[in-house]
Amino acid sequence: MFTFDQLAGFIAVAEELHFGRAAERLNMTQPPLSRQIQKLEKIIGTELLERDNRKVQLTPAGEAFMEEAKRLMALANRAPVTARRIATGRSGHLRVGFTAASGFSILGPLLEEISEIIPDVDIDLQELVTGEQIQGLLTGGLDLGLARPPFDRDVFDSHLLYKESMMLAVPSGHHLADLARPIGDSDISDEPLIMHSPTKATYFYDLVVRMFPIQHANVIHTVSQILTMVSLVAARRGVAFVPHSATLLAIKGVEFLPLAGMESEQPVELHAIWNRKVVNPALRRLLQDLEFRTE
Amino acid sequence: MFTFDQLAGFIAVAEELHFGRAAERLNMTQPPLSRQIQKLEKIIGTELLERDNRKVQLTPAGEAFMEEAKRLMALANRAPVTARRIATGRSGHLRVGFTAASGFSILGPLLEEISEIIPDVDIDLQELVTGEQIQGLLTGGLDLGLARPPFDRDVFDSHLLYKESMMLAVPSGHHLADLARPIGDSDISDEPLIMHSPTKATYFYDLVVRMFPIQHANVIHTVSQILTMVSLVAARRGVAFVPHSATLLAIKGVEFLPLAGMESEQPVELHAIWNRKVVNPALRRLLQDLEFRTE
DNA sequence: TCAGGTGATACCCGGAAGGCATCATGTTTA
DNA sequence: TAAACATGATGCCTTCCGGGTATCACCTGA
Repeated sequence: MFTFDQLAGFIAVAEELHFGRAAERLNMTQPPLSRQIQKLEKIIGTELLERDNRKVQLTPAGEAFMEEAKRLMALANRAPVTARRIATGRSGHLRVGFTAASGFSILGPLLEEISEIIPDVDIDLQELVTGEQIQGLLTGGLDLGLARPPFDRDVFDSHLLYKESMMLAVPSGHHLADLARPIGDSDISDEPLIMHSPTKATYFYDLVVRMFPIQHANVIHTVSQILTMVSLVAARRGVAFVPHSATLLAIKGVEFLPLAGMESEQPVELHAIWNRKVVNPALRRLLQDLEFRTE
Repeated sequence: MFTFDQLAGFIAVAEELHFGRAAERLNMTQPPLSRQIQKLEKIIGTELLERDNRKVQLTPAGEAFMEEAKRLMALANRAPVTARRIATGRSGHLRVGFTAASGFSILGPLLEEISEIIPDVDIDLQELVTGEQIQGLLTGGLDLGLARPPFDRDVFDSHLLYKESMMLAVPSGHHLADLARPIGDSDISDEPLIMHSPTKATYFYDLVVRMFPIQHANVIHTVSQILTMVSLVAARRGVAFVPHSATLLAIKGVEFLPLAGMESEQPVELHAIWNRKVVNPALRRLLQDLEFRTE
């Protein structure tokens, strides 16, 4: 196999059509350059340059080889740059998981911020529930998650992105909408309830049962997605506890009412979480520039 | 700059994910391979492989560099082959000039033969009169010509491709067509003549005036292209001397009559000609395989 | 705790590549 | 026409790079 030095030598001579000047350009003397070319021709197995004592010119094979040589050099020069860009997180891939609810609010602005910090990184977005995100982060199928507690703090590092209050979603014209005050526990003791799934939406389920005295007899639907809840409310099936960001869903026939005791408290949390053993350089760079730290 | 050995080493390790096996594959021992990779990483400026004492795996930068490395190796392996193919005339370019008349007859079969001998060579065809072909062969703009004498035998080598007789082209239903014998000098002494241009079609002009006693008063058109002649004959403007191959032109309203004294003689010659200083390897190979020799 | 496996390091040696001096040859000039 | 010049090739020397052998350092699993 020939060497890059031989290629560079050949290119220089082919461009200068003069061994002396080519050698000067390469910061070397003429004799080793002559031998370099000879050796290259021997390796290739054919004459590349035709030279008499007066002038040098390319053979047809030399012209063809010239193109390949230039392409090789260009590729060889680019390869380390590409590798470094990826190693420093300036290029590459980032796989981000997000919960459906986070898509309403924080996802847009966050992506904008991300693409400012690492513009040449491809972002793969996947809507996944918190459990699936954790699984992905563990197996390496995901680099970053936008998820809700709980998660294993030994394995995952995280950053609190967002806190919000809960609201009560009611059908338009519902009698509770006429009250000029936040909704209290007693107001909903007789309302049909659309509740979160205790298995698939553990976070919201636990949050709601901790904060409100739920009459389980009133629960008429159990769903896992906020969007489904709001749709059911719009269909006048009942009322539902939803995070404040659900108000951003412009669903007709739904009103969102404040809940008593929620004025100051914002119990719904959304975290960015990632495996402490970060291997993706793009993520490393992102975390650094976003100044995410362990909480 | 890194070396091809380093690239090959990196590829082997990246594929085996094991220094020992990779070294074996490369017919070397493990220690120099380790150093090779270290040196490569230093040159690239980033880690390509993550290795502890138990396992080896690619970093994201390493994966990206792997692609580039493979492409480089593939290109490097192909380049000499390409160069050799061109040097031995198995690939490359061949620029062929031909006269319009030769296009009727010999060009098709000749191209077929050429593409059997040098199938991977691109053939550039240009219709040119003999003078232009000679110019092209001198300046290097043309590799091979299909032309008519005379040309400088010191500069050009040639091979007689084709000899043919002259015919008389007459309009359909012309009274000469009724003669059951070859046309003699006296038969055309009163016919309007479409003649070759003495400057642009010297060869035919000289040939015709040498063989027939032309009444210059009868010449009503002077043209340089055979096709034009035949078209004018079809338009009943007069009669014309054309090479036998013109009969291959299926032009309606024209008949071709034999000329007296032409039965055995075939004075119209077409030669393949080329510069004795052949530089194009594809041409060299072609001439060799066609067994063209100096006449 | 020890044996086995794996990558890194130390040291040595041969060959390849570069520099200098010079040659061979063809062209220009006096 | 001969001498000076230009240019690529060759001979010889030295340096340095890269590979081999032996060995180390470290982790893992029995």
